[in-house]
Amino acid sequence: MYESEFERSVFDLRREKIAQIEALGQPAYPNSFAATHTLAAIRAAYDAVTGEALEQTRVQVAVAGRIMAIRAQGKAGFAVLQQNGERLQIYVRMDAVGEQGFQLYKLLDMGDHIGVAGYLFRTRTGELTIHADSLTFLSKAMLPLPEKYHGLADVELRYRQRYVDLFMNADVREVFVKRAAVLRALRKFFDARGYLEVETPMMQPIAGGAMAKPFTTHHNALDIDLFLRIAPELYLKRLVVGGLDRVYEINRNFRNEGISTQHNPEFTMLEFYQAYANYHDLMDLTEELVQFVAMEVNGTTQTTFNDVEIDLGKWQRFTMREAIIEFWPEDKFGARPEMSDFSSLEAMQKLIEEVCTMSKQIEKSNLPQGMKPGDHYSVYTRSKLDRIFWEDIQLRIKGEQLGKIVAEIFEAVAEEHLIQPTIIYDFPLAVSPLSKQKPDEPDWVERFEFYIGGFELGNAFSELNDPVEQRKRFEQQLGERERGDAEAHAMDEDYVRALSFGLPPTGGEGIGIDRLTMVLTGSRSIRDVILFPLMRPQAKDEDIPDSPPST
RNA sequence: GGACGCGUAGCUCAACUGGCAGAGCAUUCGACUCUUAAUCGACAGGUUGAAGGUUCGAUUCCUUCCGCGUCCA
Repeated sequence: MYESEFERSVFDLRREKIAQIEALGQPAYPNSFAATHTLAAIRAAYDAVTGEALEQTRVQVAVAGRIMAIRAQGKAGFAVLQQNGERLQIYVRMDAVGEQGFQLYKLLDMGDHIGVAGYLFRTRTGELTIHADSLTFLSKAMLPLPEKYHGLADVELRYRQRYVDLFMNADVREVFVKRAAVLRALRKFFDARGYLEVETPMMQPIAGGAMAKPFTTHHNALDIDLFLRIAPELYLKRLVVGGLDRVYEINRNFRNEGISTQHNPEFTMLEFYQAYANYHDLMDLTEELVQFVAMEVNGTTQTTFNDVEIDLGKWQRFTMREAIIEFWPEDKFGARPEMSDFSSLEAMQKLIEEVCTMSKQIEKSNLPQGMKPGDHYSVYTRSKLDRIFWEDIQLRIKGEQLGKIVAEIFEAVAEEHLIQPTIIYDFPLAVSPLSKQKPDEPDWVERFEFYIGGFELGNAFSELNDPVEQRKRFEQQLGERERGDAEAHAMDEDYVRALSFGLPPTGGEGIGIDRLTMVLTGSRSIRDVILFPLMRPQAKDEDIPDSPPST
């Protein structure tokens, strides 16, 4: 448990202090404290009250809190209490709390919890303060707190010891208060529109509803392997078959993938389904939803992310093909593609060949004299990455479905530019095994994703409800799986059976709650909006032993 | 998984081009009855992430490993 000999010796010293506190007649770990006010209530009621007014009324209060600063001055002293993110100063004088009370004050450390009874006044500098009549010891901090001015800054320590991070850093606390507000706002939004909140299995015999690798676990009594869900989608649509026309679920998904600023292996997803709606209805609903949540949480649709001002009230929409054309960098890749280039493998191949030729040239011309090995942000490295991407595409295009290639090109060309709220719609059929085809373009489906801050926040589509077509799609996915795509969708016979009882035309959508919270709180990393992000366990070098019990 | 960067006292950070490992906060002791990053005085606190190598000498240079971060996959 201890990080060092130093910590162990502090711990031992504080045990001695506890013994001394008990000798003063105070229990070391009392069961409760009867406070009359929270610190927040005092601040709200008296922040605006003058010192003269306080002197006349002599408001008596009893509060509890953690000591975040303590300044002794001979036979008097101050301390700053913190409770639920609010702070209030106390003033302790020996002539007010008595000799025993002051003995206790001198045994207090930063981080200790105490109760204080006294009356409110203002100091010479005007700070609202409790003039203590009595102190009650509540609990001791046995380990030293981080540096009081800079707080806990080391990100690794902050994630590993979130309990310290939370009481040391007020803005961290604020993020998680807002996260709770996001969840509240979402429930308010859907409840008001007649959606039923449901919970579906997190442990599933078939991990479906998304293209991702699952975690595996085992149920002993049934002796079966189960998967932690990668999405609730197929269960929620079963519910719509069952007549729950509007459902939503907010819960954890698990994907066995790498970790990044935008990926945590477990993350919170909102999914909702609405009978008789299609993806156009959901586009409108999405814009409304994001604006509503922003107003509920921040009171404004403006937010700052990565130093960029984002207005969550202003949306743009492109089809995937339009977005590729719109964000195509002519200086790097040559002439923009045309709509017709996306409709045949031959046209696509020709386009890619041209880009390959051009990116090879650019890479050569950028090979600069000043290039250093560590300079991986250089123009050269950038163009090298482009070249590798396009050559890989060129190699694979013959054996690949055109739609998959288009989706990859979209991600490479457009995604990073989608900072302001943007809906990208009409996806290739090849990457959308659960979406309904566009009536006039059967290679494309009625699906959209929305992007804010340069990454994907949500994914929605008109749900495929034809069981025959769905079985065909699953079988195609099995083919992909056999060709080595571990993320291809699995066959789910029972889901096909459910569709066979009739799923009404339905629109469904999933929104990443962690990412939405990132945008609303300006957090650059998903780990900053998850209380306990997954960390590699630390290999413990030899433990520092406890001290032998004192006799 | 790859590239790059970081790792020094409990915390926040220094230490030139390889030359005696330091400061502030916290801790311990002492002074101080309106301080607020309180102040003043004294003490203590280190296997410089780990192991190996180069060198008269390594926090610094090299190799491997561990952890974290950023970007990429």
